[in-house]
Amino acid sequence: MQNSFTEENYLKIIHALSGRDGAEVSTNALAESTSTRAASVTDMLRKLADKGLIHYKKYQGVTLTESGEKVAIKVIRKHRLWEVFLVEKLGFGWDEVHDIAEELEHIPSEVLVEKLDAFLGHPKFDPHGDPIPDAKGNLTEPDYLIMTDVQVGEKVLMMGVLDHAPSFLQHLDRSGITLGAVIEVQEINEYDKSASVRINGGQTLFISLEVSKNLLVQRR
Amino acid sequence: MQNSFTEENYLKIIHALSGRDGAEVSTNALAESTSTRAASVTDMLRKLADKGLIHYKKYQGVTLTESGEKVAIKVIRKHRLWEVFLVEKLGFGWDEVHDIAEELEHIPSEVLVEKLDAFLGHPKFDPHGDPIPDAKGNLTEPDYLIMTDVQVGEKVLMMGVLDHAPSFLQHLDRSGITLGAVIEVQEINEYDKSASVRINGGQTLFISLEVSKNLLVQRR
DNA sequence: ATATATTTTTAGGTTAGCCTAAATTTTTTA
DNA sequence: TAAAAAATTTAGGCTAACCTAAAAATATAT
Repeated sequence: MQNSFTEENYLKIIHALSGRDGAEVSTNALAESTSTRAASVTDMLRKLADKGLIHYKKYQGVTLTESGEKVAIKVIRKHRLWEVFLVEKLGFGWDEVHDIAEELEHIPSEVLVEKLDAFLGHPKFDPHGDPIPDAKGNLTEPDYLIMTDVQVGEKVLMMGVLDHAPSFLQHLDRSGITLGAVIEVQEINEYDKSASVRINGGQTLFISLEVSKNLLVQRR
Repeated sequence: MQNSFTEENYLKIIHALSGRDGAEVSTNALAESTSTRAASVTDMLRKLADKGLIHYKKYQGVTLTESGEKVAIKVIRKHRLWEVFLVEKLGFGWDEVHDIAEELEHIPSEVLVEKLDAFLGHPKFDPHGDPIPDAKGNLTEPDYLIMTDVQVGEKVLMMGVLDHAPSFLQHLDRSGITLGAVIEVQEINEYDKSASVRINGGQTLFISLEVSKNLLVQRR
């Protein structure tokens, strides 16, 4: 049978909160992420468990079953492909696409997704650097560093963000920190861990620890 | 406030059934078109009337208010633009896009529609020849002829279809009758009104009255 | 014009997804 | 380890959008 919009959202969120290690997700965490109350989450968990989409034992938190994982990854694939479409084809900024993709990701047509994927040239990453699962449901998380792990003197490539909030993305835009930018750490302030960095061999600017914590980078 | 998916569908269907003259639409007609029961329609009509989207007097049928008309036309605009996208950009056939567009038409973002429209080059017609309302909500129905009104010897341009059923559209594909095709009526059978026509000055074929009734054409 | 048929509405019910308040279980702390 | 705190579930309700069955209004036919 078909899963509802709401069910798909739960699965997607469980996937995200569960992390790469497939850890148990708590009822309260889900209530927070879905902007509902814990009691509502419990209702939905019972339903998802009945459908075989999650492993659920009362009071023990949940994890996705294999079939739940499949559904979640399909939704993530659609979300990220639509984000590429919105940015690459329609000219949206990377800070504007999340809410729209949140709707588009639930449009149910396998062939639509595959044609969209082909139209976009089978992209591997979305506009925020997140990897796009392939048609078979394989999702490989690249192992990027977090900017806070970069030492003074190192040159790294900006590969993605952990925070997708429009305000954060707009801040990066204003700083010239875009995907693919070369970031060279010139100095790290001992007191507040803010850093002085050089972007693409040009402008030097300061980034706070808060910003560093949300930047994914790669050594070259 | 926002209108629901279901409300938008009712408004769109009322618009369609109401026709160019804005005639009253009956409860039963709506039940038929929405695949629900008359009692369910009555519920929804009361709701739409409360929201000021339709004129509704019990037992009298309904018409759209100005604000209901606006909503309906926005939905139609989105539906038709997405159909253009699906056919022109993703390579779907004109017989495959209706159901998908039926979902996409309810994605709520003004800026998305306008960017999509620009991306598509501000098309005036969808893949079935239906006119696309402009951003201001102006929808001008071109006054095409129905194929049954064409006389022997006349040459007309194929401009649209009345029936959007996949089976009908596939039949036209097999016959080589596409939008823009030149159709010359060579003979009309007195008995069953079937016609012998020549397509684009080439192949001659027979079309039944049933087909003729669903073809929109224009004298050149 | 009255009886019959048709259409529409009302009444009362269902399900999905949410809610609050109260009860229960688990976790933490002293 | 017992009491307090936190997390979770249960119980009972709500709304949107549907349903069936029955009642009421309108239209049709004799």
